[in-house]
Amino acid sequence: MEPRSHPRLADVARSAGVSIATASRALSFFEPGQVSDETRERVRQAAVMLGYVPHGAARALATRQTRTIGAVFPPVDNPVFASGTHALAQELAAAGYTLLLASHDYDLQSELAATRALIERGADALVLVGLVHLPETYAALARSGLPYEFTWSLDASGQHHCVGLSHRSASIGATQHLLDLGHSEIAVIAGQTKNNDRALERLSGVRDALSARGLRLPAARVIEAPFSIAEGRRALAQLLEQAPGFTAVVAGNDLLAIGAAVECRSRGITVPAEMSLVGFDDIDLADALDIGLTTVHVPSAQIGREGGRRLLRRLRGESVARELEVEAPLVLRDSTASPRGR
Amino acid sequence: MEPRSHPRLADVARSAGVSIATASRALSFFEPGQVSDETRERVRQAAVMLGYVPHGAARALATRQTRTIGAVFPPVDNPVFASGTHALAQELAAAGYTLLLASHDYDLQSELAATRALIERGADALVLVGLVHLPETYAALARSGLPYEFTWSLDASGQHHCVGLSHRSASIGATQHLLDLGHSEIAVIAGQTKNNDRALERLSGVRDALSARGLRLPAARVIEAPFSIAEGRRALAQLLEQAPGFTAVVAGNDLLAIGAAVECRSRGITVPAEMSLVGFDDIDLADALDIGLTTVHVPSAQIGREGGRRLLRRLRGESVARELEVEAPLVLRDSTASPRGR
DNA sequence: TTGTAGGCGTTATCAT
DNA sequence: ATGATAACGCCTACAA
Repeated sequence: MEPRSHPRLADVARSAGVSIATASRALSFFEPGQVSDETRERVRQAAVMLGYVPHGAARALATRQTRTIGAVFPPVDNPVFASGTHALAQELAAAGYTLLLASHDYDLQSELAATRALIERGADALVLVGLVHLPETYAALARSGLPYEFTWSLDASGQHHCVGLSHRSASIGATQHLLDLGHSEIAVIAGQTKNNDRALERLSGVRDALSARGLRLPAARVIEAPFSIAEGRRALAQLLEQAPGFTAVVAGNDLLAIGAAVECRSRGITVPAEMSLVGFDDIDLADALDIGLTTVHVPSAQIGREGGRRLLRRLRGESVARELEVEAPLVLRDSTASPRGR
Repeated sequence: MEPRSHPRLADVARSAGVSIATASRALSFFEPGQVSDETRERVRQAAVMLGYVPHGAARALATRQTRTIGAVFPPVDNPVFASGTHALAQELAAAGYTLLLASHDYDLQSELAATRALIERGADALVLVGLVHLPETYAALARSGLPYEFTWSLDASGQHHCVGLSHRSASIGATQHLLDLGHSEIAVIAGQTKNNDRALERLSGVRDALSARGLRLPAARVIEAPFSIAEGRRALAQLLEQAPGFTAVVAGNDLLAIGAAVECRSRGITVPAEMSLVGFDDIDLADALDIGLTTVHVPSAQIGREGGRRLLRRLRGESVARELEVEAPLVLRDSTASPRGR
């Protein structure tokens, strides 16, 4: 007695006593699709009656679009990408699009595989993070002919659409803040710079700011660590051991900075009196702890939202500026102060 | 000179001098697909030569599967769901599947819409969180005929496939820990229980544990708040104002507990000497702060991973136990102790 | 306004 | 082992 399989458009059409074409037009969400109100109503009724669910693949094959947007992200359990993902998904949903998500662990090869997978899956457009990708990834993107958007970073070459910020400039600003406070002995807990332009720019920003004032950054004063609180603790401990004497730390992101803060506390080093700390990202946590973290505010939700919005516009054929630079101001809280004795 | 559009299988076949059928078999990833090694190689060469990319929609239409799995999640910027999402995506990618992700803000109506969208998009299976859903959502799931999995919670009715834990039992355990330490005046900062069985169970677990020892939980000692550190601070402040005298707090999750801890510190209330705190989830942060948070360890990555793995197995036709209960032990750290004067 | 019919790119069945 | 060819379910000129 049960229907052999799911009802299809032909069933709806038959049940409503119209042709398949008319049924299609009546159900088409967009387009008034010239159909008399009465017919449309009849078709709709038949559709719900039968529990009709359009077959996405068939539709995609015919229209050559899936109403799906692919995102290839670094670990989405990083708070920054988590909020970007959420914002992106929300933005897309509001426009009737769905997110095809692939996340990798900062591995360019997996990123390429994921990118290809999303293209094959028929994503109408793609979002990637940063500008460091394999040549094959760039090639795949180009061959696909799909609109794509790079996020978080800006494209110095001006060739690609992107929404993000200059991590270097922001980092310079943060470092200058420390210099202005009177610090000259500065250490860096950088994120891993391999395959990560954000981390790399942030690190070189510190160098630039220092050398602009005639200061150098000794190798022993720099440690690269995976982005996590635990690693931040470890890194600070190691810095203290291998190159003590610094009065301030610039961290590659807030997790690392918070880890450093925790380590300071456990060692009885008071922040900011004895140690100033600057983070990056401004995750919720930065403002939630008792000692507010001075950090560069990176509007990750906005980046996700705008990335989606820009892509959606381009899909509609509207023109969009190639680059959108978001504001990333330094937020002064309680973790920075002049070094002791000044 | 440029090819009119993307090369398709027919182009590859022609270029390799074989029929479309043979080309298809040669490129088929699975299945030895009886093709002579030599032919296969020739076809493959032609494919890369032309930059052939299979058309997912066409394939999906023919095979009736998209190799895509849909997930409808609460805010993925919640650390718990972020790590679940990441683990799920990784698990799927390893099997050649891709994640179709929709996230909502604890809104059942959006959840329904998202669920329908994913079904229409052709997801081969679905993952949802918890068991509180609209009847229409359950109906859509059933009609779709797709395998689906509920996560984080367990299904008391035993009707649905699920992987998760009993939040009630875990909460009872956490509360008993406080009672065993000698606390009798306990307050609760619950997550919002509306449309959230996890939050609700956690709250009622506290009640159950208390009443098992003949204690009651006054309404003034309970506050519901959105899951965030800031809200945790606020909630503790409010509890202190409206119903002081408690010596311990059970929080609906770690963010709320950490917020409470921060508020304590800023008020000079020492933890755990003057106030014991118990969280839920065991996010990274719980173990990273100087005062380690005693909390229920919820293995969110494992839940995501197993959810995916179970679905994948079912898609392969293997049989899978209807329910998988994951371990959620109480992790004792530094935020709980006997109340003063005991 | 409605119907007819061709096409979208693959896979799968059935011969050969 | 390889080749025709019929689905797969929907959209969309084009015709009526």
